[in-house]
Amino acid sequence: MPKDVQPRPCSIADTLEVVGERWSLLAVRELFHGVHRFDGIARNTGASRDILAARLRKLEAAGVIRRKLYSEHPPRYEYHLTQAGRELGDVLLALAKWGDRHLNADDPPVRWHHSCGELLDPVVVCATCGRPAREGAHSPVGRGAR
Amino acid sequence: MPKDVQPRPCSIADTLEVVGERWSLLAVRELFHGVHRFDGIARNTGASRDILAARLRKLEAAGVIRRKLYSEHPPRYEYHLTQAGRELGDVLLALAKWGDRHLNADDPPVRWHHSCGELLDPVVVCATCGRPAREGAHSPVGRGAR
DNA sequence: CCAGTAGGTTGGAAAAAGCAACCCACTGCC
DNA sequence: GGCAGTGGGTTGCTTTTTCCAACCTACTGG
Repeated sequence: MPKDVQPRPCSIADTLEVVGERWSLLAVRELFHGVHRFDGIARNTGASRDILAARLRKLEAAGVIRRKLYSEHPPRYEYHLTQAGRELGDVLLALAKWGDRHLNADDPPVRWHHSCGELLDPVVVCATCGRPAREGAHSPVGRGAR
Repeated sequence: MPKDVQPRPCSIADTLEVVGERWSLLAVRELFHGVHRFDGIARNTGASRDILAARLRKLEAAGVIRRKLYSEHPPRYEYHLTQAGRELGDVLLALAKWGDRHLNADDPPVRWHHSCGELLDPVVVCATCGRPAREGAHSPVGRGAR
């Protein structure tokens, strides 16, 4: 960081410090797909094993995932999402929807069934009024608004 | 990529190829905040100028932003979001909400007013039934589901 | 004339990523 | 018993990125 700049305080930046490195969100994606073991995550993401090991350590330290021993001698672990990790699902849904619309419009690679019986089409809405969040957002407030 | 692996086809991965590098989403964030010029984006994100220039080129090539000439001699540009870029707002809202909850629970740095009059609390819901998207999602389908 | 603003580019150093190879402790399998 | 295979890494070395400071050009204002 150049010494004279003071970046905007921002939860987006803070979140990206935790999960914004390459492979981190793809590892989380695999946990949502039910792949809980190192080799499977490595295969399905394409991450090299050393980098993946580092990312899993960092996600664990950040409280996004938890290791569970499923074999002693030799110690073997499965990786599971914490509650905080599960809440990253909203980020993944937003990323997936954008890619489905703008990069894979002809053939979305993955869709999810929703409990209502339909294929899930995730939308971000205002919890108060239920209308689309983005179009109605205006006037930022707080120490990061300037 | 190790030669024998075939990563999961996935719009999340594809989207991250476009906007997943460091600083890219923060630059987009600044455009949402109404900061459209190079120096402002550099200051508010903390990105170094060479990297920021490269990121803006890439975002432009990907159709996320558009440059607008506002001065000839010397040529000077403002950066503006395209429609595709505006749709990344949902990703930013999801990232911001996660950070507000898990990293800045005591003092969220930025909130947005919503057109309904309340402070925006963005939630991701199923477009069909209106219920939370994440909890109800199950059974992935498509060539990326395995 | 001089400082400041705007939008970069260049050079060199430091950090991160990538990949193959190795390692250890098992579990079958013949 | 021997030998391959699986799971979960770590090590060593090379290639990419990133970072930062410094520089450059073309104006504008005082």
